[in-house]
Amino acid sequence: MAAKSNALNGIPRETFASMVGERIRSNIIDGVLTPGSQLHEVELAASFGVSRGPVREALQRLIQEGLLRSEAHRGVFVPVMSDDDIVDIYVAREALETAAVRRIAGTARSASAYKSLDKVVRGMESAEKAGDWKLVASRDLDFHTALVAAAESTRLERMFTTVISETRLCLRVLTSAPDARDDLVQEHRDISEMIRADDTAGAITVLTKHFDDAVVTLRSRLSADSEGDKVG
Amino acid sequence: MAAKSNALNGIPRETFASMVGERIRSNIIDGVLTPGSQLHEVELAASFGVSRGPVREALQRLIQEGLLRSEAHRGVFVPVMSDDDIVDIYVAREALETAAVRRIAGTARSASAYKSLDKVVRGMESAEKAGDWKLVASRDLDFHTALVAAAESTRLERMFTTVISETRLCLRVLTSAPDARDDLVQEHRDISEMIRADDTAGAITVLTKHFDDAVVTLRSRLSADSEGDKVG
DNA sequence: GTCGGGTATGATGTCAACAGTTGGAACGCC
DNA sequence: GGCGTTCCAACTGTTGACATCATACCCGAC
Repeated sequence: MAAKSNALNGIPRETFASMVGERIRSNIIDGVLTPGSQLHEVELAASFGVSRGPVREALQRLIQEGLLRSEAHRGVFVPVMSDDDIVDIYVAREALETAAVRRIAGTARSASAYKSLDKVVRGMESAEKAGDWKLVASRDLDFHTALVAAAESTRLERMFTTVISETRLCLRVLTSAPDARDDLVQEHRDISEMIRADDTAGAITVLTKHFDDAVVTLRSRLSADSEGDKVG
Repeated sequence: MAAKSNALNGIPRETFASMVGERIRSNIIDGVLTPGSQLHEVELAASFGVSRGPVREALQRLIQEGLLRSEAHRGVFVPVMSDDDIVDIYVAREALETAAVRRIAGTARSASAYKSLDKVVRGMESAEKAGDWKLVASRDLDFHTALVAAAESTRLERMFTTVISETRLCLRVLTSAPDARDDLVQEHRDISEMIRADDTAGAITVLTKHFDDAVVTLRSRLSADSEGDKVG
């Protein structure tokens, strides 16, 4: 059939469901869909120019990823992250990432791991110099993604994909103010170098501290945010 | 209302999709669906007496859990676990469970954790005395499930649910021979007691060793199995 | 006898319509 | 005027049919 110009176009080399899912995920992470808001299947289907089938499938996937919450016969909603959720997300990340470090350091993987991590850290450093805090935050997540990827564990990576999405969801609620923590980039550099030196314990220590700081920052920011303005 | 005796019955308090999913999951774990076999949507739909929609949704969920593998326009299959998969599953479990221990030991959670763990261990011990190795294996998984549950982390638990299912899938391929490792129950007892004593490091050490042993056992069994008889 | 193309088949991917349930609003009763 | 009931509207859950794609088989040419 003739492809519509703007929306999901033409030949489904990738399936409609996956396209829609990716699109919705972006909308959630980018904050187009605010926490607490409901997603209507028919509405989404219409806006994407597809049927409810693929939309439903996409929603199902995102629900299982934790990016959406479903109430039976009610609808699906963008979850509102509580303080407990934030802590929990970072508990999960700590579990996954420290495991990744243990699997990398002292093995044949450490060399290539350092290579990819170093690249990301350099990106962070240049972004920091440019004062582009949004890019720094983005590279931050890239770093941790690269870290887990370097562990070369299918399941570690699969699990991490979901929690990093949730992390993005957390970060999105924050106003894009300049990051309070000026040692953030340095910490990533440290972790990277410790992995190069096969200093497993050191890397894990820094990583753990890194997460603890992040939780503290996030929580204070969140509470300040919820006092300042109310939900739309 | 009157419930139909055997099949998916009556009022959809739970949705058809979730029922079908649970049923299929059981069939996979219990070995009714052998690794490598294909699942046909229409076939399943007919056997459950529902349409393809719910079946599709259920399959989608199980695919994302890693209990099924999907090939585009080909079909969905029960995955055959390779050696690498087994190692990977235990890497993931180690990540999750050591994190759980870290979160339990030395906190207010340790008391109630010990309580539930002790109960499971007692069950293991009595099963061992009775020589019921199948029950021992089942209690084994219960122990680790209880361990993660005691950590009271939604995400840790969510991730663990999928990986423990995969573990069951691994164990299912093994013939139900008596377990070679006679110190298995004792190890669980040790872990339980160490958590009671808030000995985090000790518990993690034993846990890690426990996993390493399991991998070795599984791998040797698997290779012996694949040499012995071929796939049905 | 072997290789290549074309077709047939059976699967998934997608669609539009139907049924059941939930939440709320209007209405009537106490 | 407050409260319970009933009706309505909108949404999800489900269905059966249609479109598309990949594989496998068959037939003809070399």
